[in-house]
Amino acid sequence: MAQRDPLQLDEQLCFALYNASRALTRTYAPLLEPLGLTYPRYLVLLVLWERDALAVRQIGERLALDSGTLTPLLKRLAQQGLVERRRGSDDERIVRIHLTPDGRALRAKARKLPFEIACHTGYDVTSERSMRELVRLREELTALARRLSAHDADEPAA
Amino acid sequence: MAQRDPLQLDEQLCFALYNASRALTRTYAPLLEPLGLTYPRYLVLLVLWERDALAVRQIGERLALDSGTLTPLLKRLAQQGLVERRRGSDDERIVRIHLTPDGRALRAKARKLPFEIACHTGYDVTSERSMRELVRLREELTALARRLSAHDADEPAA
DNA sequence: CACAAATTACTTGTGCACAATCTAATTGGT
DNA sequence: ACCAATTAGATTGTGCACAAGTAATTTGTG
Repeated sequence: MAQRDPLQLDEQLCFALYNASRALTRTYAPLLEPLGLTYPRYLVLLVLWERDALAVRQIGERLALDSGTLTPLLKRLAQQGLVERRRGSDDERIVRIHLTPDGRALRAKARKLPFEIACHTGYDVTSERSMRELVRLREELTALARRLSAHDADEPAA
Repeated sequence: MAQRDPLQLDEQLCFALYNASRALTRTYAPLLEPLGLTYPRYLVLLVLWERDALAVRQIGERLALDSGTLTPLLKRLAQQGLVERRRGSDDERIVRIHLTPDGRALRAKARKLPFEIACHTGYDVTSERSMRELVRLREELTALARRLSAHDADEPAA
């Protein structure tokens, strides 16, 4: 029972989360490589495929990333010819990110990715029970992230 | 029902995981700062507090980090006076990482951390049900990471 | 209108992650 | 004993993350 030390690595949610997240990103890497994408760039495209011509700020809100991360990342996507960066004509501060035809076309190639990944994760796409488990885990993580962000935002004032 | 696109950001386990992991790391940062630690350095100390004088390789196995990440990180920990790096006398290739008295002493200051974090995550340390949920989530993530690593390790051969 | 405050993105600097490569030490087979 | 293969760790280079600070633009207020 000396094992129940809260400072034990295996007791910690943080490490389980950190480790699983990196493991999943590593799984994505070789599948994204043929598309010329890294995992964060893939996330940006997911956002833009849902809604095009977003401001840097809006992409950042969606992914919880600041401009310090996004600016260079978006420049690389632009250099790859997948997006275009255009200053807003109405508000000169805003840079809107537009998908190019190539960027839009890449979506077709990305379609099979979620299923390939599901396979790697060991979730069975044909099993309703397995899919419910996956959804449950996803929702639990989303809720956790929301609680953490809310708490962090409040704390400094309190 | 057009919402059920698998490429929808909110449908993806990967983003939920990636986002929650970064949110938790961000939560740790201000709590670790008074101890002079970053989150990855804290993880290394967790490992060493369990078992001292490990080789770089062993720490790497525990945290799923390679020497490219660990070597500079351990040098910084050494510069902070928290660990010492000693070449093995039997096998000159091995570098064993030893905690200094300062490094060992830091453990006392870290004791309250898991509880402060638990508070931020919204889990109630006094509720048995809440604690069971946390353990369940942790175990699910650990199992997921294991499945991903195993799958990735096999794939190239298959 | 003037002008302080807020907003948007960019820049700079640090510290991970990780692939790829390298060097040195050790091991195993012959 | 010899040498190819293996192993441990360090190095190099790229790409995130994120804090902190800057510059340009817009908004709000007297």
